Amino acid sequence: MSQRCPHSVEINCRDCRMNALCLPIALELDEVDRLNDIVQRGRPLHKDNYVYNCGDEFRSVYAVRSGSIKTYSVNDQGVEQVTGFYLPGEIFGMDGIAHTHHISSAVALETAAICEIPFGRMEELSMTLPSLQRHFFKLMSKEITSDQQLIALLSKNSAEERVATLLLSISARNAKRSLSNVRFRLPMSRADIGNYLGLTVETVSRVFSRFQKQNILAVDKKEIEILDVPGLQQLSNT
Amino acid sequence: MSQRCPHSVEINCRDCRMNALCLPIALELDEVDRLNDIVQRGRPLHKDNYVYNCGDEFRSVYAVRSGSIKTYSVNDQGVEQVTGFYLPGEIFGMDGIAHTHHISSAVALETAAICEIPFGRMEELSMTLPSLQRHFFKLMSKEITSDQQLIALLSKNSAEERVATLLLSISARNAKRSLSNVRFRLPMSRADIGNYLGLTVETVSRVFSRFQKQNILAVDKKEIEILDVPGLQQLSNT
DNA sequence: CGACGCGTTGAATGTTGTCAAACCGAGTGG
DNA sequence: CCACTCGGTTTGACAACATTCAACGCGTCG
Repeated sequence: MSQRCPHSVEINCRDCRMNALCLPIALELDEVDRLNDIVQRGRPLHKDNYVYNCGDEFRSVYAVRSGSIKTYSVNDQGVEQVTGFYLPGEIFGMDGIAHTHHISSAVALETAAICEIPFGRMEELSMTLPSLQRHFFKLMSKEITSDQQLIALLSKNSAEERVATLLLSISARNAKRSLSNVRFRLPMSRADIGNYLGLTVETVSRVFSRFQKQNILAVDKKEIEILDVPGLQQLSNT
Repeated sequence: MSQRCPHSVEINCRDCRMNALCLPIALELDEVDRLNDIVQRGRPLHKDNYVYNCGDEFRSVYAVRSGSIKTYSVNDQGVEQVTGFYLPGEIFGMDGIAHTHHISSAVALETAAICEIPFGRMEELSMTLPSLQRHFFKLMSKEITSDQQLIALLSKNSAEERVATLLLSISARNAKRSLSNVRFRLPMSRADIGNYLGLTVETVSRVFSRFQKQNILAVDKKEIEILDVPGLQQLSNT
């Protein structure tokens, strides 16, 4: 009964296989049910479908149940900046809280199921659930620290170090979800990786090629196998 | 009575000249008093004094009352990354919320007065003051968006664009505090600027020199005069 | 006075970006 | 079935921008 297609709408927070990573992690069972009551689950999104678009009214933050999401913003000159990749169990959309409208866009990199958490109702619930309030403060703080780590990466590290660090990040996040930390499929394109890491597609491609020559990686399109984890950690230099 | 030295300890939120920028902005007068009751004001810090150090137990977030603060983190290799400059009325230290200990350091760039806001008490107060809870969520969200703007800057912009953008940011923040937006003193060193912007000291220095040759800026050590605001905006390219 | 921190400038080097071409697989239509 | 296009990726040659290394100026402080 609780084992369904991961994209299924008919899952609640209590049964969701991501509940050890997602918002419920900080809550008691009865509190999870109260959270579950406000969560909205739409039908799965297909690749390139938007969760929200820059300029949309801000109403909710979102959790990834399955698939993966890319967020990006566009500056005045129309230049896009990918600001994050989100995997199952991760929360996104918190940059909209300070504004009445979204200032970034979120799009599915592949078929994805998303939980929508209406922010106003989450705030109300927080007033009576201290652990939810605290957890949400922590979530936002984590977003800040991960952004600051990306700032340090862009500011101080070479192309190889940036790519190695991203691969290790995805690897670690897969491990948290009980997936392989050495074999996985990158849901995003080379262009997305380059945009996120402040590199051109060509540079990203060259780095992948070099890592293959050094027997650090085996790359087949988007399928990645990390052949030498310590080597990659050394290259990441962080 | 309320007009004292800006570094003075004996100021409350209601009278503080930064209350139109700082936390009180979202609160009613009686709510400001309740906030004021939990705020702790220590004696002024001198240049290079720490507000908190990486590894310290996390207890509070902080507001700048006067002077300026630099935050930075240090990675495993001991490389420092300046993550922000904070001016009067601005809040810092929110990256510690997700952790029990601070993962960055905050240091005074010049003589500075700081308000300490014990986070646990702020959380409690938030449970009864919806506007405070909401405002704090917004503050953290703003920190996220400003970090993401920095990410975009580092990822996509040239040295000249980065320096121009920083100058315009400080200019705009000075204007909010009713100071000149064209003449001001940079509280941080060239090294700090370079570190923050992902550039070497030499590059920062060269950019300042070029801007002077182009009659965009007049620079005398840390004193800056923006001679051509539209020109600088053009150069910032954001 | 000399040492030191900080900032500026110059010359050489190097990593990454730019431009161009080619490849590959998937999908389409003749 | 094959030729075709198209998006995404790879590779090469070259150029550009920022870094590195070095020297020097300037003000402060012991």
